[in-house]
Amino acid sequence: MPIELTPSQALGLWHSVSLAQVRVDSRDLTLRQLAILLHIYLVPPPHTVRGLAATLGVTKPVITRALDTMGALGLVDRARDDRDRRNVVIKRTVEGALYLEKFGDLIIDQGRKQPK
Amino acid sequence: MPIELTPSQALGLWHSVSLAQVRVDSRDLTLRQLAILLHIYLVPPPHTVRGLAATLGVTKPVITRALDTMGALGLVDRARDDRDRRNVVIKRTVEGALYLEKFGDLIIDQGRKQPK
DNA sequence: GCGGATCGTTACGCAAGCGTTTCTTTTGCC
DNA sequence: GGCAAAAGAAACGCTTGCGTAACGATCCGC
Repeated sequence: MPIELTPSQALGLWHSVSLAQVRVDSRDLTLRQLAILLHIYLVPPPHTVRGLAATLGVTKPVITRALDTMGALGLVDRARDDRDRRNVVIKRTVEGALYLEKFGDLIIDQGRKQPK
Repeated sequence: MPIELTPSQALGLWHSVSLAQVRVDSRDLTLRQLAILLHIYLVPPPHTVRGLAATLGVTKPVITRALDTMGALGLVDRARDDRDRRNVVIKRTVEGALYLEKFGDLIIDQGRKQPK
């Protein structure tokens, strides 16, 4: 069941969600960081630095830094892969799940409030 | 007609749009910048620095800098208010409208592609 | 076990954003 | 006219993110 949106609905939704998020959250993740976070939580694991870099079309240090930042915020965690110790597997956290749950609620709320 | 979304649809939509936007656009606006841009184009003018700052709950320099950045990208323009020359009115540009139009299309496309 | 390949991190110099504070210009009131 | 108030920009020091390049650790075929 796809989501059918008019142009005005699409941008209106993005507008109110961005606005609400800016007002509510001091953390101010970048678009890249948010994309990474969502990818980690919505796509089945395992996730690696290399895989994320390829998925986003960015370099590996970008992923490392984003994981540093979001790790410090408690939104994600890292652990060495025991089967191939060169790899790092990215792990979800309770706090990260909570963060995205709240964010999802915000989207749903703002969606309901969209006129037209 | 509000937009009714399930949690999985809401986050899924945000995920695919963020991902597509990161891959497509090198400009990488911050969430704040995007919120400002959308506000300028979706809410009836006039827009002032002070008004935007109050709307977003941020300080005035944040708005000034965002306008600097997006002005350099051609997404917005500034002009003195002739009726009160202390004010600056923020003006839309063709390129900015185009940018948001493409962004809206991207949201609609990704919405259609959402499963479930 | 050795050498090349792979993975993630770190180092470097640089650009951009932040909050606070300080102008500069303009207004409006006395 | 004179002066406090208001709007926006600029200055300051700091933090964070960027891309490129170099680096250690680990794997794997031989």
